[in-house]
Amino acid sequence: MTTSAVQTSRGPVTRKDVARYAGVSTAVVSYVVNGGPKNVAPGTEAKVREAIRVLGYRPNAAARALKLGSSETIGVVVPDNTNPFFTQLAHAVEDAAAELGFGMVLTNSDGSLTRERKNIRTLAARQVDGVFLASCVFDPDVTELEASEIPSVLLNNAGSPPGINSVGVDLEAGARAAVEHLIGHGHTNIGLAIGTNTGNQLDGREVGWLATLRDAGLPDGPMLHGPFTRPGGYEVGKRFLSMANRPTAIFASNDMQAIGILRALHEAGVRVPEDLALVSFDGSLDSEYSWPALTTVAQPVKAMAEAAVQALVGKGRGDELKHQILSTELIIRQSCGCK
Amino acid sequence: MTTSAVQTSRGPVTRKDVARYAGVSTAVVSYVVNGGPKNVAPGTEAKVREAIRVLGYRPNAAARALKLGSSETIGVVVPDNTNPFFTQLAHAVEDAAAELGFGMVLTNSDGSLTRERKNIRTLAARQVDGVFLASCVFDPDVTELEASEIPSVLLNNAGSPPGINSVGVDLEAGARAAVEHLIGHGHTNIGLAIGTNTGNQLDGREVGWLATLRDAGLPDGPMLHGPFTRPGGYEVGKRFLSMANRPTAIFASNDMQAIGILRALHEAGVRVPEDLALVSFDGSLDSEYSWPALTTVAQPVKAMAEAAVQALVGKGRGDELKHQILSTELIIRQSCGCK
DNA sequence: CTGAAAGCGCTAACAT
DNA sequence: ATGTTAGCGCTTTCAG
Repeated sequence: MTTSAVQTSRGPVTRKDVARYAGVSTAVVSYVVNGGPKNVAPGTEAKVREAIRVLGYRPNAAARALKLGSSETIGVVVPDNTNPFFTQLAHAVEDAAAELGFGMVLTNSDGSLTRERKNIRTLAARQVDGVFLASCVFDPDVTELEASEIPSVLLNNAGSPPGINSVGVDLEAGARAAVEHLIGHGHTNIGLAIGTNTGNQLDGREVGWLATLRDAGLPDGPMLHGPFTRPGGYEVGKRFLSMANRPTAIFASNDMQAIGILRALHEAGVRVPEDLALVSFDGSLDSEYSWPALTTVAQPVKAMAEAAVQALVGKGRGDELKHQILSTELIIRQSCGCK
Repeated sequence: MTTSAVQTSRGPVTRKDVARYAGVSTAVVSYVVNGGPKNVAPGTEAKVREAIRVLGYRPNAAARALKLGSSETIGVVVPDNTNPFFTQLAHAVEDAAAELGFGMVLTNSDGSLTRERKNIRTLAARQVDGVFLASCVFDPDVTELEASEIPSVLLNNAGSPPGINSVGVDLEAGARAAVEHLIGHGHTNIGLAIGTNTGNQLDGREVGWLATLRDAGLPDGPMLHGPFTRPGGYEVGKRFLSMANRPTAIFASNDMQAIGILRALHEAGVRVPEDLALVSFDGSLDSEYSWPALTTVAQPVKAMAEAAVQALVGKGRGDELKHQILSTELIIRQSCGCK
């Protein structure tokens, strides 16, 4: 029994080993591995491939990144990956990036601006080719990003922040659709559950909610602030319930809050939608499996991810800044009173 | 007004630029940045730090990784990041890794073995210092990992797979706790909802469920297979409902299935826990906000992540293989009939 | 305490 | 079609 010449033993296999084994130069190995920039004779290519297979060669991405100045990776910063909306967004980004041969590294800032900045710095050091920032706040500190000189896009932002690409959703229109639907069910006292992290900018959902109410000649409903989380929604829900002028319908500005509100309602024995109707925002998977299933304003997660990836590493990149606003879609389920 | 000598313009700032600006050698810059391996005079250090600040220097992680043969990163492969259990696990890994100065890159295999393998390969190329594999299957193809020669640990695995570290949870004991609790509520016909992806190995939850029933002198309950997802649970739930000998309690082997089952139950007007009790497995956040809240066997996500990170890059690494089995905790809420 | 320099693995321009 | 080689930015040994 002949021992094969393979030396799996001594450290990792480099391109040099492959070259030696195949009896060619290192350049040829590169050409084969990268499919260019030069052509290689079929016979030679076969030899190289065989060597790669036998030796178990794996290109070293760090070396490649160093040489190329690009890691073929994009970084993503989300405030909270416990929120299925961001999870799904990240997943969509991963897919869209993979399509173009890019990897993704995902970081969480857990709602902390400090962490957000730190994550951006770490990503920059990692030579990512771009970063997507879904910030905790509406007007994030973009200076860190600008300083890093790496292309970036603000995800989940509907403004037109200066100096940076953005893709977001028409929050105001989405809110209008939700509130109009509720009005269509005959509600006249419609509350709003909204986030605490609005920064200086006004949340489009608040604007849309209020405008729709006024356009319909209805009084402003009660508005409550809370974190965009299940517990946050739970607290908000209890506070709505204890109001003297309790609303008969609530527009929750994200699914997590809505799910928290639902819990508060269930615990109090308030029936949804009979006693109190609910429409939420995001269209995450969770909204489909709550009880009752949530009527929700769905964000086009896939389209957002694709637009962002295109803006960063697609063909049109490097052009002037783009601010893309995508539209939402009202998904009718049971929590609003339909069916 | 003097223009500063800073040249933010021409490409990224390298360590050489910093050295020149500070009037020292590149080695000294390294010493300062890395806090070693040599000491630097305080005055010199100050100059270097100033240069770094002024120039906006950021170390190039790719170069560092190339030189060191380590990217100070660990890779994680999960089957489905839509499942909050994995999301939370990944988050815990991110935290535990950050603690030791490691970054994390998360990849999804979407339940596909092919993707799983591809992800492992990609991670290996990225020079990650270790990979955590939460596989889609119980006995994953570890050859890919072994071939890559990068240290790895199987997460979420309760066996003692040869040639690889593992950390998992005592599924059987967890299942026993769940089923015993149900028996304590007087149930005698207890069904099991379990996954489809058990591979060759028997799922400990099935073993525990069956053993507990038999130990109590109860007949084997009905068992149904379905994907570990909400829709999977929904289907399973409908099938349970249509059974001639419908169980009065179900042990669902993960939270997602339980949530799907809950939907099926609600739609059919079956009350939980009055008409049918439910206990699930995982203890993810979602289980707390379903209606009713799920009594669930919680996995110690944080401890698992820490154990895994320690096994990979902690001080004891490189020692012989470790197979760690952690224990679960039954969290009592409402779906079982308590309170 | 500081500096010079080798070399990590890879790519691609330039030679043959 | 294939080979040679410089150099990406960094770390660290070895010399001063």
